[in-house]
Amino acid sequence: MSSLRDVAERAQVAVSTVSAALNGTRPVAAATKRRIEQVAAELGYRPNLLARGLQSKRTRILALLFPAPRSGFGLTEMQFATGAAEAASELGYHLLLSPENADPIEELRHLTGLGLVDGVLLMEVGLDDERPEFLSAAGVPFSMIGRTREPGSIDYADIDFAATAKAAVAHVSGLGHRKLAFFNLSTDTYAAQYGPAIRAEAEFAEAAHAAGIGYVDDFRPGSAEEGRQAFEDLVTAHPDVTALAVMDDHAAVGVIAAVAARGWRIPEDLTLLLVLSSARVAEMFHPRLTTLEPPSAELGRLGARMLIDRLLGEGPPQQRLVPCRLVIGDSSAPPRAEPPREKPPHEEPAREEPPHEEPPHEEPPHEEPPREEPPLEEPPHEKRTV
Amino acid sequence: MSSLRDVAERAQVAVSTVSAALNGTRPVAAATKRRIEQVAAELGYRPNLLARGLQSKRTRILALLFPAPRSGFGLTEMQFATGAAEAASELGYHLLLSPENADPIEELRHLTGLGLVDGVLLMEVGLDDERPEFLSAAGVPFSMIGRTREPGSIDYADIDFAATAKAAVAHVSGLGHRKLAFFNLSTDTYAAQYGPAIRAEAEFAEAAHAAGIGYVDDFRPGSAEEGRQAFEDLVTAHPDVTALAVMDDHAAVGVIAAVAARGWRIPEDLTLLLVLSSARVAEMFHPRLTTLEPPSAELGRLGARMLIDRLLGEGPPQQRLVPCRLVIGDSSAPPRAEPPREKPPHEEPAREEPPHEEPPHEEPPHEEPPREEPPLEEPPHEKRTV
DNA sequence: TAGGTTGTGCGAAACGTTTCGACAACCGTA
DNA sequence: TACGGTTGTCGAAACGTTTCGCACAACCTA
Repeated sequence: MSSLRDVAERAQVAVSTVSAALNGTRPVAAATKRRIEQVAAELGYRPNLLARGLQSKRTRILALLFPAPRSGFGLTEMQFATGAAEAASELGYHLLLSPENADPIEELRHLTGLGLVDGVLLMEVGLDDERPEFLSAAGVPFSMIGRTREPGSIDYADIDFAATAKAAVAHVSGLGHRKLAFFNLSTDTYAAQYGPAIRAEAEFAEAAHAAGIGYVDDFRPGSAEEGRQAFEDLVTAHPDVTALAVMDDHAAVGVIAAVAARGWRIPEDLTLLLVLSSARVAEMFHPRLTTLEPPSAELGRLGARMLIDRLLGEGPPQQRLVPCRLVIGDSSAPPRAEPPREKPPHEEPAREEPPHEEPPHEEPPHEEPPREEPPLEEPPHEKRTV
Repeated sequence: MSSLRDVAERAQVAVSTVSAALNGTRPVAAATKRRIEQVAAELGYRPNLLARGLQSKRTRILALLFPAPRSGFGLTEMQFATGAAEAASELGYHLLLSPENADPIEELRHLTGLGLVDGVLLMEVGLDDERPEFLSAAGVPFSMIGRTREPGSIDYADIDFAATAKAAVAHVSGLGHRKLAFFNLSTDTYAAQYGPAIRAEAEFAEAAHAAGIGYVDDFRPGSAEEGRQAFEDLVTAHPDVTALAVMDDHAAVGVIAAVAARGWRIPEDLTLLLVLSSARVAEMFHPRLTTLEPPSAELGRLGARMLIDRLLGEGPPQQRLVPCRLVIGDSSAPPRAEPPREKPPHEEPAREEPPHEEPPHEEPPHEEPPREEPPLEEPPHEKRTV
């Protein structure tokens, strides 16, 4: 690889002049500058990032700390990384994917001690996360995807749970539903003070209250079986619920099975919303579920961007909230006029082979792309027009 | 941050001695060494990677080139990144996530010119990919996840399509099926010479032939609608097919809908296999599909590991093939004794609202974890025991 | 006792940048 | 003519490592 010196020799100038010419650090005579650029191009000169970083103390490398994939780790979480990498790349930065081991703080201490990264991007931030505090104390610039309970003046990008809940409630109440239930993420996740679990639950309650419709929560199924059970419990305790928002993919599978087991149909007997899951996943369901898709890549982009802003100069903290996108599928419909007849409860249908004669379970896949609603402050009470 | 010089001063030795003591580069008296280590620990000394890299020409940073998410970009592809990052981390390396823009070669030229990375990890390698050639010519160490048509002596880790196909065929023929159909990835993907699309199709044909069972392919549905159509075409042309392997998630959605539309059931009337999709996705289906899950994280790990091996020293090229893992779901069963009665074809059921009375579509979610089959050279003809 | 062999440590150079003070040449002005 | 100011360029130092030749002592061998 050719170096600054090579260029300097060939262009008959000093090394420092080449540096100045190429970086625009200080004025260089137009003719000289042109000559230098010419030679640099000929030689295919590329500045060595290590040497530059060693001298300037700035590497233009960001680290994204990503946790060891927990159970619910899906496409959505991974998209933080791709979004952040893209934004960084566009701004001339690089993104280091840094797996977090058992001791995040030690990991951080190590990573930042290397002098390799200019700043750190945190994801999957818990409400009481200790990493922000450490980084602040260590004087390492950072930003967060998600946020702690009291983010203070730290830069972050997070989901706008209030707007998301409002949009969801507006959607179902616009269809005519009068009572909504909410299935949160698993009990464990909730207990771990995972931000989205806590905030979504609070905001759905608030939004439902504000809209004046009935609301039930306190369900946290983390698996298909728990989802099925939760739905049974729900119907028993609140037979008047006609719309349900579910956070966990697998719980949704259980809900759908339980709905079918009662002889109910989606969306005729139940409007089902998948919250915080990617539309890609929602399309796997039959019928295709209405989704509140998290703006994962966008959050990644924002996180990277605000970190770079911070690196470049001072300024007020940037704190951005982005609502989920409402993607209307085939699981949304007005409620039935009369409450669905409940079939005589059969105890545990799990093991009995169902009768084989089954009428066509029609509804072939759709050809038109799903309608997408842009995030709105005041989402209209839309009707399905498809 | 404290530097080598700080340690040297405090320990009353020369800088070069500290370096030698800490790196073990050359012998240092035991007492001196202990003293130096002591001081280094006290000061919390961390070697500066930039300075080290500048001098030694080795940064211990790997770049993973990941393409702009194409349509079928899912969890599976993302796991290459997490696997690679983990393996790198364990071996003291770092992984740079490098998004590929429109011109991969230019991107590579830029990236490697920076002197920032020791080697490059390629993913989503096409059969006629031009990147390996460029990297070879440029003298940049690299390895591949996936492989070109003629990988020569390049390190790679890829799916063992032969073993995977064999396992799939053994599974269905072990259940008693006599004719298998194969739905590939979309026509576009196939036309783009995407390795998995080409290789899987070839190997399924080979495996079916070797096992002496009937086989049909030449279907490449890339969406739910295309999946539905492909299934209709299949049944029309080959009514004796009782088992179907599908590569594309969305196509599988269409197939399932089409099966239901005919009044057939899975697995009683059709055994359905999802190939190269994650078990996480397969669980979203109802019934839960039998899956051949690609060893994505493992491939990422291997790719990183062999690249690091290459960096460390010469040696024969490492070329590893890892079969998919057979995860048996609820979509596998022996074929019916008599071929399923075909219902009178109704033209386009898409728009007609199906009759509302529907018997329970039972089969609640399962509590026991799915059985997993380790990759086998000679998979036994297993029966479902669940 | 001289000469070689270890064992141990030192100092300087080098990696490729950026930064900064010095300086030569030239301008206009007093 | 002399002088302060401007413009363009240079050389050297610095960033924190690694590497390498060399010095010096202590020890062994002939």
